[in-house]
Amino acid sequence: MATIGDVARVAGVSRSTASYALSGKRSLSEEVRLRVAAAVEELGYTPNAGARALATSQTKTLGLLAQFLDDEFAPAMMQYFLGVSNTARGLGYDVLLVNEPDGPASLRRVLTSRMVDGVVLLNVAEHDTRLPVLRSAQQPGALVGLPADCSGVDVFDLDFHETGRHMVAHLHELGHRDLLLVNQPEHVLERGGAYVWRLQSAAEEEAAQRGVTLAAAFAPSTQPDVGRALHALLDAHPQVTGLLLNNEAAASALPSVLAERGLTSPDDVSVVGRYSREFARTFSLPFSAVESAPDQLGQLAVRQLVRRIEGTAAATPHVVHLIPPSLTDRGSTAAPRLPADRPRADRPHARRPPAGAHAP
Amino acid sequence: MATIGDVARVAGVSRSTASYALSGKRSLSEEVRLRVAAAVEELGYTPNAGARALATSQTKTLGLLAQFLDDEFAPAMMQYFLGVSNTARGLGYDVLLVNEPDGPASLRRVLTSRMVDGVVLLNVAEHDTRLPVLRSAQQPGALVGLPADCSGVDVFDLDFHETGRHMVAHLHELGHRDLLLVNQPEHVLERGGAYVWRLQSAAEEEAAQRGVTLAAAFAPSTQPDVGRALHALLDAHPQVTGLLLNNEAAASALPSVLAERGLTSPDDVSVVGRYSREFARTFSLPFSAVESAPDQLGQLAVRQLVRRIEGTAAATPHVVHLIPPSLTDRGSTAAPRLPADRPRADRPHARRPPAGAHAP
DNA sequence: CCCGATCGACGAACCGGTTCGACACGATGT
DNA sequence: ACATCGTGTCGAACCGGTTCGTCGATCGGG
Repeated sequence: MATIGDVARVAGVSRSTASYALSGKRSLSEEVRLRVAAAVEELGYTPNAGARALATSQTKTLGLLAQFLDDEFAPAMMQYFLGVSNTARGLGYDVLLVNEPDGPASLRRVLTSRMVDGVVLLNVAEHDTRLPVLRSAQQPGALVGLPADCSGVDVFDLDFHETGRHMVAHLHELGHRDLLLVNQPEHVLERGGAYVWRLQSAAEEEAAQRGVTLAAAFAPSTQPDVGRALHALLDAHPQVTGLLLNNEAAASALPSVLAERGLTSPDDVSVVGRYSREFARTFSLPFSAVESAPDQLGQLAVRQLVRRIEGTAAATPHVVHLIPPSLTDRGSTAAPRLPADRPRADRPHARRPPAGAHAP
Repeated sequence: MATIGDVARVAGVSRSTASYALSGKRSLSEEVRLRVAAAVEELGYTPNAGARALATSQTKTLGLLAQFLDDEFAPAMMQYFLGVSNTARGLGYDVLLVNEPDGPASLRRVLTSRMVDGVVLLNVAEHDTRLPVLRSAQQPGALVGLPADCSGVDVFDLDFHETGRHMVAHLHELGHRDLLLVNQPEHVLERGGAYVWRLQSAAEEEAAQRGVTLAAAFAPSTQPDVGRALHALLDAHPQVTGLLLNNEAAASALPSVLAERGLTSPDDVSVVGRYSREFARTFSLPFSAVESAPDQLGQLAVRQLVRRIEGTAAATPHVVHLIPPSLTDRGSTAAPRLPADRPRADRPHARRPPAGAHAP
């Protein structure tokens, strides 16, 4: 494997000259520059990443800290990976994928061994145990997910407060007065997924202000449990005309649940979810939803992280960037049917399977 | 940040002694060993990865080369990531995630810059353009996916030939005589996903031997197109009683397609798929399926790769390991209904939606 | 014509580890 | 008492880059 010494020898210059020819950090004659370039070409030279890291204290690598939890709905995570990875590569950085159960320990390891110039933390919890480690490190970090204490880090997340308000406002303005919010399972909240609570409390606040009834419930994040839970919830709240989903698994289970109950959306029930465009596409989810924008969040996090690493934003105050909710309309919301509404003939997709078709 | 020089000074020994104390490669007195350990503890020392890589020519990092293609069904990829990442970490290796559109170029980059000790290639095509790059590299590579030419690399894949035969045999033995195989979209095959063809030709061979009629068709890998395609296929092949799915998207769309047509499985149609346990769990897929074992494949690939890196298997001939198909029975296959079969009362889960409930 | 500025190339030191060879010291054998 | 051996430690070189200080050559100006 060719080293810069080999390049220098072939080009007939010193190692330092070869280095300067490649980096362009000092002026040198056109002739030497070309000789070095030719030698590089001839030998197929590529700088040794370890040696460069040692000399420059820069690895051009970012750490991507995912944590997979048992009840996680894994498919949603992939989008964050891609957003981070693609953006990083575009800025000249590679990505070290770290997903160990022991988050703080693995974070400490990659930081102190200087394998990475900075880290992106995914799935950040309210009191994330990785944060103290990150704060005491030399390298900067960007979070995807809003923790209680944002000091010393850059934070990016969907604005779940506004999302909750927006969902309620949207349905209220269409005329709905009885809403049901389907949350992530309770242990997601216990584990620090405060976004569940933020969305719910904002929704409740907005509902109270508008005089709307809002029930909220946890639902499992695994199939087929979540389907059963949805049936139970719909049984328990027969008057509900508007559904808010803050649970990807529930969103992907709802179409068949509705079909089993002989309901269609938006005719019988209006539904608004919270998931990504890509997620909707993959599972053909027909519900209007607040875009959770994983690719955008990953991109924002990496951009800011790189700005800090490269000193452009070194002294800048840390940012907490909550992207405003934007509702992608897929036609699953409409004015509620009037209490005495008779079945309409003008609904092309309406199907009326026999009552009681769903499991008890 | 503490270096080994700091540790040596605090412990009152030379740098080399400190190094030996940590690596244990030479014997030294218990007393010195303890003094060094204390200094490490006191300073919170962690070796600098770049320096170590430079000195030892080992990075303790594996490259994970994914390629995401537009029409890829992304959720299935995650399981490979996890299998590779978890196994690697267990063996003391980190994972560099590389997913650039230009596979050969990025592979060359990570190999020649010595960022990794070896690579795992996912999603390997019949004539994968990354293979020549890998063969001319110093570092070993392990593939997940069977290419035309396996020389110089270790290969792991599901045995798609046996899988095709097994699926047909299974349905034939239950009494089915008219089968339909739903493939990945045609461009997956064109792009080099020869496993599609391997499964199909084996299935056809087996079908011919057993005197079974087998139709095969491509289907899209995106929703909702695949649902429409399934409807069209079922319309075109009304006599089919057994369905073989080699397309994850089709598998996840089939339950609602069947529901829309008022069919149930296995009463009206027997279905056997090819996807992972985890995939089935996430999407609550009720079909018996040949386990595609992404986690196992990732694990096998990494284990073999590490064996080669560490010299344990340096001179060993390269392996081509095709894991035999294993059918996970989820109860979606049974004897076909006889042509003049009357509705049976002894089927506990049978539901009989009104005929003609499905869209035209 | 000589001096000083400028340009271009070089040598050496350094980043932080690992490892080989040498050496000092105490224990053992004769 | 002395040669021998083994054990524990150290110094120095090396991995492959980057970068600072320096120096010689060239050119322009006084």
